[in-house]
Amino acid sequence: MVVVFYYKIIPITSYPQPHTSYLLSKNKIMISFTEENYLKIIYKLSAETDNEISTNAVAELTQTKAASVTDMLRKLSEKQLVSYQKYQGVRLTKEGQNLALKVIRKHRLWEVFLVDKLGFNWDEVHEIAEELEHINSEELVQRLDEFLGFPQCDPHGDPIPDCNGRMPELGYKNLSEIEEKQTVIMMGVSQHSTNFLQYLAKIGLNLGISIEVIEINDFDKSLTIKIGGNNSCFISYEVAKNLLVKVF
Amino acid sequence: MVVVFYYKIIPITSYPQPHTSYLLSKNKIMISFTEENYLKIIYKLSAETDNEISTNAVAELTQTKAASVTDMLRKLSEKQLVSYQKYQGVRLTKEGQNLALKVIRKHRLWEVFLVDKLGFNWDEVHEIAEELEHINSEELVQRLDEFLGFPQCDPHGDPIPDCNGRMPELGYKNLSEIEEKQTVIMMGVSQHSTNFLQYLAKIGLNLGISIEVIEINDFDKSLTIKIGGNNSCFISYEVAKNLLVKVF
DNA sequence: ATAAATTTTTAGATTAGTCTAAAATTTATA
DNA sequence: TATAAATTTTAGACTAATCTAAAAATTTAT
Repeated sequence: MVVVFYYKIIPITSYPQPHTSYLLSKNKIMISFTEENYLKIIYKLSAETDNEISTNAVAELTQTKAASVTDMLRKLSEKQLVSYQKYQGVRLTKEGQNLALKVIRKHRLWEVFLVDKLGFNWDEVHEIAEELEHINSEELVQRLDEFLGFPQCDPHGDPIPDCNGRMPELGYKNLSEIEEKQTVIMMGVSQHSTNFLQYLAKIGLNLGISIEVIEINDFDKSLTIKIGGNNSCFISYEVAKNLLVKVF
Repeated sequence: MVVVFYYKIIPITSYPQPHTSYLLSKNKIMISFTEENYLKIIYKLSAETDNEISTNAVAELTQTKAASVTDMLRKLSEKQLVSYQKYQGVRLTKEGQNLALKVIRKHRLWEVFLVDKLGFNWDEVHEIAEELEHINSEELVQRLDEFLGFPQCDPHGDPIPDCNGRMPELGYKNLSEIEEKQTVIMMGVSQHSTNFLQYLAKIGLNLGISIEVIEINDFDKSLTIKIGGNNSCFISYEVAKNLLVKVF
């Protein structure tokens, strides 16, 4: 609960936790914005490996120092949101994973809102969604989801978990896996840097456009593609690897 | 700037300020959620008087202790957002007032969004808007305003400051000032407790409905009114004082 | 198998925002 | 106008989240 003003008087910050959210099943544990961010980052790192996540990996993504991460991991461990043993890395518990998925769900729903309803470009919405994802109201999320027409994925093609934390199976492939002469539909990206998104905009690679793989270069796996049936274009393997496409 | 994740790597919390916002004209001062709340509360108290606002008054609305308020006032004073001399109360500076108005603008716009677009009732939106009001993006506020059709007032009839902090002059009166036999339109409330709003809902006093003042009781100033041309209803002076109406 | 390098943790410090209890100031009252 | 009451401030403490520097543990390399 944050804040005060007007109708109902609530502490400005619910000392000692300044910005909180969430009730966990039984224990009514509050978790802070910062804790939510750690959970989200551990979730993301876990998606890429089956091993425990290292302190340094978390520190890099959170842009904090390893010492700070250690402190936080101990705290999250006490709250049973992660399983952690010192020097052995960290892993989300079921409960921690649920919370991470709720944050990701909110992030992606708000991104859809910003693009579909407010007309932002897909490369402009991430930072705002980083703030909106911490707004704490189950009712709000449900109504937003409905208002947006229960979207399956965000403007970058990332799947949106449903209210039970289930990720829809979208079955997208990377463009790098597609064979010569095949035509596919551009559905998203697996790398979200503003640079990359702006490069895609420049060469006309918009969401929903068709891509025909004209030729694959044996030497460096780079591709010649035709975008939207019109202009041909040359892209590197590195780029192709980060494009999500739908095959018919 | 809050947070991290995905596209762009930013410190989880921009230590030492956990949740911040706003650039001031020259100095690039960051202000925290908490500071925004203090400004908002001082603004609200200032609207009711021309005198300096007392430490205790602020403490009551923020639900903190006077000692905490004193600390915060000194801090806001250093940032030149309030003028404050100890034992003499506090007053917003022009800059402090601008910031307060920005927060109020966001609060009220989000309330419109929640009611008009997501279908919430007017008695359900305050707490959520308390969180949303701190989301920090000028661009977002402008687009939201446009998306909502540049509303003049929020679901409770409170005027929404424009992007320059100007409050629209709505010219509403309190129902208690209306004379017998006159018919007016219900436009809002000046008291926002959930209790009060739910009472209004129960007797059918919805926004936009017509109210005819049938009779005013000399003794206690209570009124008999006709709501929406149908059912007659008896309300106290206390209630009438808190209803905002439009006269033709 | 041991030494070196790397990673992680601990120890001690800092800031924002809060608290309580005591001291200082202002306001009200007799 | 002197004193009592109320208000406000100061002093000292606490928590969450971070930091740096040093110590400990693990991993890698010789």
